[in-house]
Amino acid sequence: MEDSELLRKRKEKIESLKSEDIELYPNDVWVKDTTSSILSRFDHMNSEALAAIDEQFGIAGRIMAIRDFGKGAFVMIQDRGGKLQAYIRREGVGEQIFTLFKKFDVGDVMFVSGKIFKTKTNELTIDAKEIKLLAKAVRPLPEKWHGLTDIETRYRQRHLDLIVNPNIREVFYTRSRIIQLLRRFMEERDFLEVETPMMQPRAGGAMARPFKTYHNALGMELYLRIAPELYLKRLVTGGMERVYEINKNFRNEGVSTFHNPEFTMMEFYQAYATYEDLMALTEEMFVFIAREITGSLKIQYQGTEIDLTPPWPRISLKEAIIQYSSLTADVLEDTEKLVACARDMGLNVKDSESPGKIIMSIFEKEVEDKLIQPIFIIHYPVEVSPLSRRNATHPELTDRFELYIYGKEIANAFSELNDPDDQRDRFMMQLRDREAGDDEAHEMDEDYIRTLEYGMPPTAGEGIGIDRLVMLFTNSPSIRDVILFPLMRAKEE
RNA sequence: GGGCCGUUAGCUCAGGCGGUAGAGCAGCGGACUUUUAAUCCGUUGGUCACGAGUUCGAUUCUCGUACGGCCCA
Repeated sequence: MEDSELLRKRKEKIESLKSEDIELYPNDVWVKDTTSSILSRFDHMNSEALAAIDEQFGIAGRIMAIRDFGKGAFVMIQDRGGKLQAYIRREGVGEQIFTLFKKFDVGDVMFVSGKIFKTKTNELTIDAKEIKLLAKAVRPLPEKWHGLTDIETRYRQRHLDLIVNPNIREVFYTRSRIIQLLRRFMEERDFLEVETPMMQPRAGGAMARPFKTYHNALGMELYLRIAPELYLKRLVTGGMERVYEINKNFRNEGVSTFHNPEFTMMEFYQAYATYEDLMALTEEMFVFIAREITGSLKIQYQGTEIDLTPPWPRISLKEAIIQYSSLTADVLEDTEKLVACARDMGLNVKDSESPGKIIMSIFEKEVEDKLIQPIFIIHYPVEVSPLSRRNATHPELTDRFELYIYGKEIANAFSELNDPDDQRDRFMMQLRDREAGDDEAHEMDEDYIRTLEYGMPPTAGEGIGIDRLVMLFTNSPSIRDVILFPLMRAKEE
């Protein structure tokens, strides 16, 4: 594409700087201070106190604004911690440097050092003695007042979003802190962080369509993982009794405000624990994060107050349906009535569909959205839980829970199935579903069954969707607001 | 995959019942040594997403395509 006039002018300016032997991209700079460190130390002081400080401060960052007065100018410098103003005067930096400064633009990266003072309007400012151009911007920044609001440009050119929308940066700082807190929480409980394969010969551990890829040298088809589950349980079998992994999963499905094809999960496994232990652990974890991030157990999400104060209710899937939909208990126990009801609701139910799957569909359609406050839904049907341990008194159900907040699944956990024979039966059941056309059904994994045949300790495991967790704690309406580079269609330039 | 909406200057947005488009900011020129979206004077900048159709004439109307957003499955 042809350059805009603006871009042409900027390039002409750059050529003229080059012809004067001005280095546009030097790297010999020593930055001693940050805007935030200077502000936190001195912002509370008055002019007299500041006048007594005989110290030079040096910051580097991007020029966000220039207010030019001819023989002096105020320049707003933004670095990783915030913004600080510098006052650049002809008398301060000298005639020659000042002339050079006149060719600086908003968007350039520069260095400033000098003493600090407060202006008439009481703003802490560096009185520039030395300045240096560190990186010349060829392209202009988006507008200073409205910033960048075009959603597509924000995601495709995230650097611009981060430069001009400080609240976006805040979201990702919070994301990083949440992940740090999770690591601390797990470490304090003696969990070991591990990494398991992203590329797997069979995509197991969840019910989802995988992405396929190919290894040339081995001549082998591989799948991007949909979950680390089966590998983590191999580790538990191997004696790593408490393990966790925070990493990406990839699921070949649509994109929405709550789904990105690659997303971050924390999965963890604890030997000699049950799903009930994990419910307690999950409550503790959320309380810990809430206290550290917001200082309160009540958080605001999209105008709704979410109260994280434990204990959170624990109700079975069937109870939830009875409570939140028009269905009654007798319908849930009668397959014929169940099919009729589901069809009345507009659900596409095949004649061969198992009751457990139908119940699950009804739950998703009628109940999920209504689960605003934190709640554990427990006892999922065995047909939709191929890796979960059967409930001792109701073998058609499993010792499994999902945590719902604001109508969304945030965590999924269960006591692990460690009986290899039952596991084989479950895989066979999934194979039948697959043959009946369900391409999200779990695959047979003989190697995993063999692992179980060595004896896996009784274990409970859980997966927590980190992106959704971060959405909750940053009050973000879309998953794309908490993923730095969400998946976008390729666009020709 | 379906429905609805959007795409106009570098950015944020107006506008047009069909006759080649405006503002603010940014830019450029000028004034100004304590500004806070600095101010004041002057000024440049457009394939109106892309392609086709209707028309004497389309940025505007129609259809299609691309990309994005929201809702639904």
